[in-house]
Amino acid sequence: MSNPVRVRFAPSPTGFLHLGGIRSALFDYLIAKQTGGTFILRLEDTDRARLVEGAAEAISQSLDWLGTGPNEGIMPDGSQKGDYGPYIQSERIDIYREYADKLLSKKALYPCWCTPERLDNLRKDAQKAGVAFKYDRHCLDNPKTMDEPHVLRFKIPSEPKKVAWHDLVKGDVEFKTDDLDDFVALKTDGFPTYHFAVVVDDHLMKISHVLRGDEWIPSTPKHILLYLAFGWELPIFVHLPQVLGPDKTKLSKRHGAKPALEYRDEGYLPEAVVNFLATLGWNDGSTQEIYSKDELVKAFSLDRIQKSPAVFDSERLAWMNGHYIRELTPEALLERSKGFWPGEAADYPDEYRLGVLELVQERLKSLGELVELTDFFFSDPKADLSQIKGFDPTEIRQHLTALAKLLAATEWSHDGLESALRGYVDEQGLKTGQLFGLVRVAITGRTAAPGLFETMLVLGQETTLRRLDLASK
RNA sequence: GGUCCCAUCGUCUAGCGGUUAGGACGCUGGAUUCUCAUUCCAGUAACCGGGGUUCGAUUCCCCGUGGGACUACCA
Repeated sequence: MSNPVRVRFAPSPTGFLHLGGIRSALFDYLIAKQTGGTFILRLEDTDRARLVEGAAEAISQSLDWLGTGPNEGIMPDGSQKGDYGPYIQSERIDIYREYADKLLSKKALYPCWCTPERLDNLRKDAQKAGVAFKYDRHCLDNPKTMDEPHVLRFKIPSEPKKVAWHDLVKGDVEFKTDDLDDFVALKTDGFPTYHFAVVVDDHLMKISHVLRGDEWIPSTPKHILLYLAFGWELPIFVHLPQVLGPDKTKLSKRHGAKPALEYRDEGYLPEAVVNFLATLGWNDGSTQEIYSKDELVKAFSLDRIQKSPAVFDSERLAWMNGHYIRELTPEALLERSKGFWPGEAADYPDEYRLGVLELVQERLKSLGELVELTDFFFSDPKADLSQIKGFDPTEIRQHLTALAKLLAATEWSHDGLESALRGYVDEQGLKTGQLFGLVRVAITGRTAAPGLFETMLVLGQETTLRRLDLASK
């Protein structure tokens, strides 16, 4: 694929974007970037009843966070860029009206005054009869006056008998025109439906490839018929397989799907999310698992997108995020970790935090775990010594007191600490793991923590001795 | 119910007529080790079923079965 594509991501601002939506946008971004093409962000806000305040901003922010934003249409700052705007559908109603009139005069569209009640009854009848609902064209034969509120329906033509297209991922798909319903193109309120707006916009904006979820396959024949009615050239359709939740149904809010920005707030790295999403439903045929964004731009191809749906595996995302965290230099990690530290960390210098990071970096699966993993570096823990096995309380106190004395006179270096502690173990005839475990709980408050000597070095002599002392009381 | 889409380990996937069906996540075991984690080894586990086509089907075709989507004056 070398011709520059023009693709678009066209969410409706009715809520947050989850990872499934983000993946569609990512595919848009990748193919546009690869071909030197254009990635347009358009807002489909024709359903004014479902608009959600701030949703548009959240969508832009999500893409911006991942560094996979558009280069035309709605830009991150909310401005619009490009020659085919406006890119917000509610600002284009005159355009839709104009094109609807064209079809109206061609009799491809016809007015309908039917009430919701009548339509409901029709549907029930169809349900009862076990057939697909199709509008009965009552208003075509019984017209009222155009002054009365009405919608404009698309008259499904009797020819062609079949509507077929070659989908770039699904292959040949075919529908019988007979099964299609005279769908509404223009609503009573003058706004277009999705079907009408998407066709008009995609054509006017010179979209070459329509990437969208495969839940749109059933409405694609309607769109094609609309293109035909206008006499317009068809874009290439690329229907993306669904991203499924753990329950194997379409990823949705009410099935554990989180807003994309929540992953940011939990400390997922954009490069991990991008890598994970790109390889969910796409692969280049190799066994490569880790891809930088540049590698993805080079390797990506629409024809290797999977036909079958993919279950979103958060374990895999977590693994990948951990991988990317480990790949960061400590300095870069420090930079990225802003806002994820325990509150008390604010009182400590970068130098100190860098030391802490070096110890926990390989343990982090997300930056959000920083608080849990590092709080004892910034405030004295409550050491519950009852969890120590193999010592009775008196012994514990004796050991801690002796160690405090010993370490007060120890050179504060890795080797110094090691020889002091190991020497103590030998001298007392103890087991290494046993004694180290005791000290670990005393100074970190937990049984699982970074290496003992490394931890003590970061903590410093004063703090270490204080905690030993505290624990022995 | 109708229409359409899909079908390889639990999950993400490789495979494009002949392979010991490969990799990754997860899980299990081991090595390293002061715990945890990292790292490195090893193991576990799959072609939905039935018919064709073919010398030969995971692969091509058909039929089932299963899952999913759509079926609004929502997108």
